[in-house]
Amino acid sequence: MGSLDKFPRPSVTVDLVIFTIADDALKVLLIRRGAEPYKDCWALPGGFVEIDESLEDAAARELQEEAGVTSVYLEQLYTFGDPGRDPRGRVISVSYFALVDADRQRIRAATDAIDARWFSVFDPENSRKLAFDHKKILDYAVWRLRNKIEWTTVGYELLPRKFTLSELQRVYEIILQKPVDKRNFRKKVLAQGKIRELSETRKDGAHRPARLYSFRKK
Amino acid sequence: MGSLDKFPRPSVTVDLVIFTIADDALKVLLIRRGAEPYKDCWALPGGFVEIDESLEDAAARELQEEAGVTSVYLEQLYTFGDPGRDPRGRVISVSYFALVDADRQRIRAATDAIDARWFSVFDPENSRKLAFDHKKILDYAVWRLRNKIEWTTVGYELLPRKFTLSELQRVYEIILQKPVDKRNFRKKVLAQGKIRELSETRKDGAHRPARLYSFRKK
DNA sequence: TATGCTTCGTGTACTTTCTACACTAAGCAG
DNA sequence: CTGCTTAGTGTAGAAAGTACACGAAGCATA
Repeated sequence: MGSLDKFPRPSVTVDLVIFTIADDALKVLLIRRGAEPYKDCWALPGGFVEIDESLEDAAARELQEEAGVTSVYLEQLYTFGDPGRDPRGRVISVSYFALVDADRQRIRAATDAIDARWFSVFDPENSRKLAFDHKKILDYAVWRLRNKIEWTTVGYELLPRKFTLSELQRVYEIILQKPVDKRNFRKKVLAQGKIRELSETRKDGAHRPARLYSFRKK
Repeated sequence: MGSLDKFPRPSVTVDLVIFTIADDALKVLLIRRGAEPYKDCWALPGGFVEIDESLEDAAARELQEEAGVTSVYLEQLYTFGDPGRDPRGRVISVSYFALVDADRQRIRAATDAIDARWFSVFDPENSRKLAFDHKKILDYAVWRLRNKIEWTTVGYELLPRKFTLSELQRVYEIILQKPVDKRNFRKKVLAQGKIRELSETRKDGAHRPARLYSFRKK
């Protein structure tokens, strides 16, 4: 491998912005750092890329280890590599964002003794400083998510397999932080042809039952 | 820096997809590799990230070294890091794409004894195999460029400071590989308000002179 | 100086998409 | 049976996008 040895190598990590919807809000999973630097600060989950695993595999592995979820929507975001972003040395971070649906959002219990919590993204209370440049990464991820749901159908990834149109609309309103017109919304998503009407309805105990839909895969 | 040492580190490179318009075609700059692996194959210009320079700086430096241009449009594309993409070992590549305008597209002469050439992107003749996974990177860059010019104004980055609307239209046609309606195109770009009509015209020697425009910075 | 050639530059009618907006239907509780 | 709450539906106007043809300007040359 001769020629590669001429260059000092940076460390490479993956960092994950894991979103979910809960309590009528967009949430991101953060873990509290147990060691320096930024000890006791909240940070995005992440870790070093193993020498023989792909970046995507590393991201999926961290997702499993830190959030206890598997096979969810996962997409590479951006690579942050300014010297000085980590006081320990040169660390380049390949960031990913993941969407976890309401069904699986149980955080892996604190078996790893990691202190993990979902934080509301838009709660000004939570614009506390994150470790490293993670605030920048999070902001970028939110920007990307907002764009994405306007042009694609990733919104469904945040809902259980069966959902009502009102629930889907609420997801859009939460992410975009603005009200959405009910009739136009339904017209638009149905026209996309990506969701299938089911014969079941959801009776949430009160009022008129809502028809259930499911995402039409592929 | 203790804790970083526990993990073997990959090498990190930046690879550049440098586009320009020349000879009525979209071109990409490739360099012929002088060493193994892929000796004598054509490859995207790129190189290792120095331990104390940012990724963007590394990309700008390579752009200067290999294409001899500076201060052009430069944007991070995607990070490719599959194990095995480089036979020498684990190499993670952060790819960038750059747009070089017609004014500056002189390739730095072969002072570095590098053999560099512009290749037509859509010429099937040139779908020869590139080194490493560079074909994949190039394809992704083309896809991104096509999306980008439809929603933004980066098209101007490929033209000299003063240009005619016909020239701009031709850039779009070349990139999208389809004809564009003249009147609708003019309506659209003028409505964007990003270009300013100049008082000069271009007399290319024959026929009716065309009005010149320039890009309205910021 | 008239004719032909080539590129420049412009407007309108039609279609599609987006936006705003209000009432009836279904089920439950009392 | 009445009242409350959420589900579900259509239409008219505005805006954006698409298709399409001809006169104007300059040059060449007969």
